[in-house]
Amino acid sequence: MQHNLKKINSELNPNVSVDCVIFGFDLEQLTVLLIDRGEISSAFGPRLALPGNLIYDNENLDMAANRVLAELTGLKNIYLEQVGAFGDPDRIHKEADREWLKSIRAEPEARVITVAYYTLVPMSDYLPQAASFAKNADWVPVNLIKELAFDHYEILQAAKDKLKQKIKIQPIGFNLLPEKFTLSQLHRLYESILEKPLDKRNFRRKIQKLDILTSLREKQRGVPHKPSSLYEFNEEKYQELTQTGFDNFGF
Amino acid sequence: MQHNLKKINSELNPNVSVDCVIFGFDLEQLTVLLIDRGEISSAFGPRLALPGNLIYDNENLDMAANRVLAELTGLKNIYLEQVGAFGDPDRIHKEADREWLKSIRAEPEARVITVAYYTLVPMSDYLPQAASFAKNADWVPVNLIKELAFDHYEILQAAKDKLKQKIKIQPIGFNLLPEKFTLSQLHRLYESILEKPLDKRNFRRKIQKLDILTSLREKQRGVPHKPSSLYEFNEEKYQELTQTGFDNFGF
DNA sequence: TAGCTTTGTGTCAATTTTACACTATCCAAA
DNA sequence: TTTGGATAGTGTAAAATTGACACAAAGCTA
Repeated sequence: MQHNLKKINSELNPNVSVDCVIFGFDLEQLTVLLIDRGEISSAFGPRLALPGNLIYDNENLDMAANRVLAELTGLKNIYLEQVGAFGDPDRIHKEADREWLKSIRAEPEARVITVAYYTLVPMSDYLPQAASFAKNADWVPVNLIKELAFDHYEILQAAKDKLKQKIKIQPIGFNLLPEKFTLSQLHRLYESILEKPLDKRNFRRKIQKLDILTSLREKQRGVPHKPSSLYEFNEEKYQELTQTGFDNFGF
Repeated sequence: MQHNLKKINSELNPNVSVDCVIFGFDLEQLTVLLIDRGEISSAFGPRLALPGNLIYDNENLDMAANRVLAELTGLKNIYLEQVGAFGDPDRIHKEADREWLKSIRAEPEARVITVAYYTLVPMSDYLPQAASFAKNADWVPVNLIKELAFDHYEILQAAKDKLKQKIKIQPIGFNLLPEKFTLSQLHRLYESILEKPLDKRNFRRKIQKLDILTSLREKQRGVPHKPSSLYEFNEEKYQELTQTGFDNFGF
């Protein structure tokens, strides 16, 4: 058993890890998928962390990110984009982090640099299922996050910045919404990502001009106000658009 | 001696390296700073490589990139921006690369992931001085580069892409030019980075509107055509601009 | 002095951006 | 059933930006 553990760990590269910033949107605000490290770390500091772990020696980084994400949260087959590498030698030296690492790693003191990834998923499609050393896995509104394990807070900020940039170049926001959505929801989404208000009429005009939304003959039901009509995202047109290239998107 | 070597190498992290993509501009085309690995590798493949090497265990990534760059080329105190991490397990397994690694590394077969950085410098201000395992260090026009060591060609392409993006958001191109330059030179620079022609009048209009150029009362001398007037880059206004933020730059 | 080369300049039409306010529709509570 | 509260949905005009386009001026050389 001890032997077995060692064998597995010997295939892990003790110096390189991956972390995943998975963004969701609860139709009100931007959220991110975090794992709970449990009580060991809570005595000293934050329990919450980005899902992440060491890579295997024979595994490329993208595959590692996908594997780790699946192992810790159950989310599978997700396209992840790189945020960058984070490698401060002190990034694992906070007390809560050291205690926790002792409980899960063969070489808890090893220098680790981590490669961060991010992506956007429709929350409703993915119900996180914690496993491995994650005691729990859940969506947390980005605005409520004040501290995280290691340098994960910093990584989260970097991922947010990437997202802000990206959404000005590509209409990726749709990845965050359920299949049917309203223009107001999309509007709110853009405002949460960009962290600034956008004029309603101008927003709608600009989005509609992209011609990637299909208006459904269907309206919201049961809302205590004028019901909004529902739209679908038109993947075909979107693909077409990415081919043609669009320089001119953004707010 | 053997012992000594081992001691130094034991501080190196065998699994993580940094590579630097240093862009220059020879007033005609975009260039990049490469090192020559010498004859050992040339029997099997390309001699040229990006300057790069393993990091020390107690060193953060940015510092490592600066140190390695200085050690191999003599360039010091340069602000580097991250391109990303490259970690294909096979990235060091081409024959020419393996032979070469055997001659410079204690653990030539170790899995290495590399973190790439890039920046722009005025070529005239930095005369590369090869040292360490670099037999030579010199500027090479980007267009002439067909293959490089390891996955460096791929890294170069990624850096070019970052540069293309970045120059649409910030007027960083000035970093590549000598203190005094002409608008035509700037124009040519933008065309080489973006790899597409830009209308002369529209380009000049757009640049001038930024109001970060100081027109010098001075003209080119000795050119066999109408001499162009010289400009200086106005750092103060540039700083002011980055504060205010400019969404609206790009071609 | 004729010819070659590169600089430097303006306008117009089309498109895009920005700012801005009121009616329509649904639910709930009185 | 009426009223109030909430959000959806819609148009326009002025200003700014973009894109396309051609020719005279200035220096060097032969």
